[in-house]
Amino acid sequence: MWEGDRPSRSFVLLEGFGCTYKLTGDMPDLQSLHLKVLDNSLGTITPCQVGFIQHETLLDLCHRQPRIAAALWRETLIDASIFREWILNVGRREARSRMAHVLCELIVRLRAVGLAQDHRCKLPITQVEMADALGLSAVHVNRVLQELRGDGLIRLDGGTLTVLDWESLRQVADFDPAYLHLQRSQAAA
Amino acid sequence: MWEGDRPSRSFVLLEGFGCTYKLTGDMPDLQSLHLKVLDNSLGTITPCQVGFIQHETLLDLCHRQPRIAAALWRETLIDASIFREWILNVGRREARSRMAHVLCELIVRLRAVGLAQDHRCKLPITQVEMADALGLSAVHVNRVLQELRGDGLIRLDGGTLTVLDWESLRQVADFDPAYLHLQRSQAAA
DNA sequence: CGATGGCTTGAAATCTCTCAAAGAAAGTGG
DNA sequence: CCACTTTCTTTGAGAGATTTCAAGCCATCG
Repeated sequence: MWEGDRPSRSFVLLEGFGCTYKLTGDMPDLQSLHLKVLDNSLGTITPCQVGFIQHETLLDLCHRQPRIAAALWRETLIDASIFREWILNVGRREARSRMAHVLCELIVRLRAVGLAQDHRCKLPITQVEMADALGLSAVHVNRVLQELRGDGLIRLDGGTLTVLDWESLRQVADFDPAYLHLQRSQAAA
Repeated sequence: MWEGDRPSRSFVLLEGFGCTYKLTGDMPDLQSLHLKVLDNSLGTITPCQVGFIQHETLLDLCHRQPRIAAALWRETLIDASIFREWILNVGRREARSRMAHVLCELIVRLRAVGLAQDHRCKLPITQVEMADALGLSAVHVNRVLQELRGDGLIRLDGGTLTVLDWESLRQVADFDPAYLHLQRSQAAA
C-alpha cells in the first residue's frame, strides 16, 4: 500500500513485523477509515499475515457498538501519543539514547502482548532498517549497537535481542512507558 | 496542564498560539477523552482564549451525532498524520530543510483557516521556542534563519513571517501538504 | 539608568555522515 | 558439500553538520 492510495478497507496485522514501525497485533491503518488518501506507505519487514475488513462493515460495527468505536478511537489516540514520543526521541536524543529508547519500547510493547519473555525478544530487522527507522546512517547504528553491547546493556545475536541490564538501558534511553498507555497489568517491566 | 494529569474535560483553542505546536482553532487534547492520563504537557505561546467541554457532554454528543464523532475521530487521525510527518522532518531532514518545512506547514495551515493572507502570517515565537520545536539549538536556528533570509526565501520582522519565494521554500523543505489532509478548497497554496 | 530578554557572532568541541573497503553470514545452484 | 553471489556487518578516516560556550549588541521595561 502506497502513499496516495485510496483504500476501501482496513486491515489488521495478525502475524509478523510490519513497517511504519508497527508490531504484530496492531491495526496500522485505521487512518484509512476516515481519511480518503493514504499519506504513508506500509510495508513488511518479515512475511506477514494480515486480515482485511471492508470500511462499510467496520463503520457499521462502530455505529452499533459504541464500545468498539471508542476502543478503536482510543487506539488512534495512542498511536498519536507514540508518534509524539518518537518526535521527541528522534529530534532531541542523541543516537545512543535514541537506539536505547526504541529497544525499550520494543521490549515493553512485545511483553504487553505476550511476545517477549523476560527481557528478550525477536528482532528480525537489519541494521539498515533500524537506521532508517531512527533517522541515522547504517554505519552509525552499527557503532552505537557495539557501544551498547560493549557496555553490557544488550546482547544481539541471530535476530534475537536480549536486554542484559534493563535498568541501565532504561536510563540511557530516558524511557518512561507512560506514553504507551498500557494497562497496569501489561505495563510491568 | 501537565503530564500525568487526569483531566475530566477537553478544551478548544479559540484564539492564540498554543504549545505542542498547536494552532488557533485546534482541539489539542481529544486525547484526554479516551486516555486517562495526559502524556504530554500543554502550554501557550501567546495569551490564549480557550473553551472547555466536559467529557460526559462530549461523549454524549458523539453518541447521538455519529457525524460529530466521525469528524473528531478524523481530527485525531490527522493529528497522527502530522506527527508522522514531523518524525520524518525532525529525523531525516537537516536543519535548513527542517526549518523551511515548519514554515511551509505554518503558512498552509493558517491559510486553511483564513489566518494568513498571501504568504504572510503572524509568527509570535521566539527563536528559542523554535529551536525547541525543531530539536535544534537556538544558535543554529538563528543561523539557519539568516540563511533563509539571505537567500531571499523569507522575511521575518516584528513577529511577522513573509514568504518571499514560496516555490523555492517548498523545494528546500521538500514540502507536500498531503499529510495535512485539507479539503481541496483549503489546500490552495 | 540598569536589568532583562532576545538576537547575533565566533571558535572550538562533538556528533554523525559519507565513502570506501573488507570480513561474516546466509542463500543458491551445481 | 562446495563454489558463488548476495546481503549484512564491521572498520577506518576525513568531511560536514550541529552544539556548546562565551561574549556582544539592541531593544524594551521598570
